[in-house]
Amino acid sequence: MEQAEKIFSAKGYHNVTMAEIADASGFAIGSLYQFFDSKANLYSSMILEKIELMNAAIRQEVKAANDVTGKISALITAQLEFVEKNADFCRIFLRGQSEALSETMTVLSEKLIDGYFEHITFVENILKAGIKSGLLRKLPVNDMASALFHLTRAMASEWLLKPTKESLVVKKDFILDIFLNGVKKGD
Amino acid sequence: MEQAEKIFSAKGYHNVTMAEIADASGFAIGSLYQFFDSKANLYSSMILEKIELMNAAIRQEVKAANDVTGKISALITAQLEFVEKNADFCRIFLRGQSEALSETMTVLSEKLIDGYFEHITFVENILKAGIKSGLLRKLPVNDMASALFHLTRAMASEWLLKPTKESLVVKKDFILDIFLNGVKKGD
Amino acid sequence: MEQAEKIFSAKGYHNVTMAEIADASGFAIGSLYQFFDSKANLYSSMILEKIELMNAAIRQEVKAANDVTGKISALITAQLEFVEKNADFCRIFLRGQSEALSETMTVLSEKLIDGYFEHITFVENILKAGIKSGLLRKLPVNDMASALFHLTRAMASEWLLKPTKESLVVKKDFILDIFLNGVKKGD
Amino acid sequence: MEQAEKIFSAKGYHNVTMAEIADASGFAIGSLYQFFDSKANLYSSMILEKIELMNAAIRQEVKAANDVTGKISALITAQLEFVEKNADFCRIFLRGQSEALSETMTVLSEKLIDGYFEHITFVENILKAGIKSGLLRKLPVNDMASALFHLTRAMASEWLLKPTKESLVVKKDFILDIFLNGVKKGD
DNA sequence: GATGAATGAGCGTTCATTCAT
DNA sequence: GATGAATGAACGCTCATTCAT
Repeated sequence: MEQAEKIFSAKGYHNVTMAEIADASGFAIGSLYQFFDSKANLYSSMILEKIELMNAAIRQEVKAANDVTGKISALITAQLEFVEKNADFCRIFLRGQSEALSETMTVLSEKLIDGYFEHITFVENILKAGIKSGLLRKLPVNDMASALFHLTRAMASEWLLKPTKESLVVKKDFILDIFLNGVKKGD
Repeated sequence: MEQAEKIFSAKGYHNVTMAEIADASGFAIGSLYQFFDSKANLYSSMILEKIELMNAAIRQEVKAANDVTGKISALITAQLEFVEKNADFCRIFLRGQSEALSETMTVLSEKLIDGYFEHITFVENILKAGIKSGLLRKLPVNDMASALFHLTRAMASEWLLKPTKESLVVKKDFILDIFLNGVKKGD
Repeated sequence: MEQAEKIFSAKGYHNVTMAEIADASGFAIGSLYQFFDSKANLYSSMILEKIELMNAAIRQEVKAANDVTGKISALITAQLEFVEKNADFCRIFLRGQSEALSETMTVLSEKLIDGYFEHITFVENILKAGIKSGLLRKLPVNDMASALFHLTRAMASEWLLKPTKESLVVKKDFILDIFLNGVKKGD
Repeated sequence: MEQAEKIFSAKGYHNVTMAEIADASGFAIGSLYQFFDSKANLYSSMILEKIELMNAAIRQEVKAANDVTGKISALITAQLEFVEKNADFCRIFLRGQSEALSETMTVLSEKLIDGYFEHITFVENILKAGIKSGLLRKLPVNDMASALFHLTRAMASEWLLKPTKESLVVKKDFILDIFLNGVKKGD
């Protein structure tokens, strides 16, 4: 019942009441509690499910690519596409990923962080292959992975912040270019 | 009075009560309301003040540098230093920048976004000089600025998330390298 | 379906949910409402039925006795036996007889009180016969009946409160002795 | 603050809302929570305080009496007087002493039972003196104490149940008589 | 008839804010 | 000005009851 997503996205966890979610989703308050143990649990479930979707999409697109450059390109594209299609949801992460402290929320926090590290590891493996193949310099893969992820995130954030008609995915080439070649003018 | 910072950092806006802030700060609850209109206002003031400090530090360090590379380097260093010295505070932004929606909080959100764009503009100007001087490629400065900012942010986030003894500032060279040269090997 | 009895006995009216009763009894919630109008009605029915059983047992045992002393003795024994066999149920009355106020519960309260007075009247009649026969002093029969009932209740309460292996019925002689002879040492 | 007493007496713990207590007592809901941790705590405190008052009254009156008969008489009188003066409160115990299960309520239950045993011990000591002095028969003091207490309780219950203009204290002589002499006629 | 998912009124509790001292 | 006790609106959650299947 991820109408909740819209509301949470728009107002933030603490500014949304179960009554609002119930109204918006067409369910009764009590029904919400049949599906989820608590408000925190509803929120966590929604976040985690969405993240899982994103990861699945990314893995699939990356798998379809053949060489390292293609995989990196697919990685960026998949991430941008997800943000574009789930703009409201992603705005939650501009506002704040979690708001922790309850037992459930701590679990969410940890899962989010674990998921983040898992994703970084996934990126690292692509980059390692790139180093082995001679495409990439021998830099610390962890930092490289982090850089690539946040470079993509940078463009996504910018796009989420500024009301723009232009598709986010067009930024792919820029990200790829800057990641691979840096900004320095060739010698 | 910015004992509040510690508490907000540790627990998040909604999980902190005015009573806690009063206790920790040594003031009476009533007194807090003499300085700040509301809890939201207290929170906003604290955030904004801190951000202002960061901006001032950055501007000063950048001013001291002579050439474009030096200015970019100073920019990165200043940002990393601030995060290192204000780790708790910065963790707020991992958790969630604002939690919006009250009148006051909307104002904070807007100021934060304005501040962000202002900062990006500041970075753009450095980069423009870099292009003019022939150091940098002719890429869209807005995207470049955003990339640089988030690349730095990437290393900072990683450092905030992982418990590490190593100083954050040492990442400066990596950021500078990757930003200027990209990750691609040779020509 | 007086599995409900066990649960109510153990947890008290307000701390038991219809779902629990349904689970324990093997019926569906909906079915419970086919037999009983409401939770209060289910509770009342259970209590009243049990009380009726006790009264029937008492009347039967008393009837079987021939003389007044025998009848009083049978009265005490029957009451003690019921408590011993229905310890859990009787603990309800230690915890609280009813929890009144809903329409249905008021009815229960009244029936309980009526039943109590009826029982007292029943005892009174035995005692009246005792007075007539010259066995008992001419004291107000109502007070005497009340005294006898509560004396028995006293021993039962004590036994319910204290975990004891010893049978409750053995207290019969003591009750009879003290009721008939008092505690004062012979003249 | 023990306006709460009236309401709890009249309606039972679970049928009273904090809002009602707040209204009746003239305090705001929030204020109630400044004095008491929870509804259960408010209820417990009220009960315990009142019981303490009763015990104090009993002990004082008994102390003032010189011989055993006088002490027993004082005991009965004090108990009856308390019931008469606190009829509403005592009706709680007709309805049900506690309604257990929450942590706080379990504590109340235990304190109530402890208090009961303590009271019985107090009575036992008086009766022991009576045995030693030759006034009383050598019966188990625990049972005797229980009998005396519940005999008094019997008259009190009757009085609480039946709307009567007559003072409850007049029952003292009957209780004393029946307790000391039993109901059996002559030798 | 039997079922149990759906319902939503109602509760205990919190906490930002006020204001008498 | 400084204080913190008092306030009460607002929330998350429960559970008796209903009703479509």
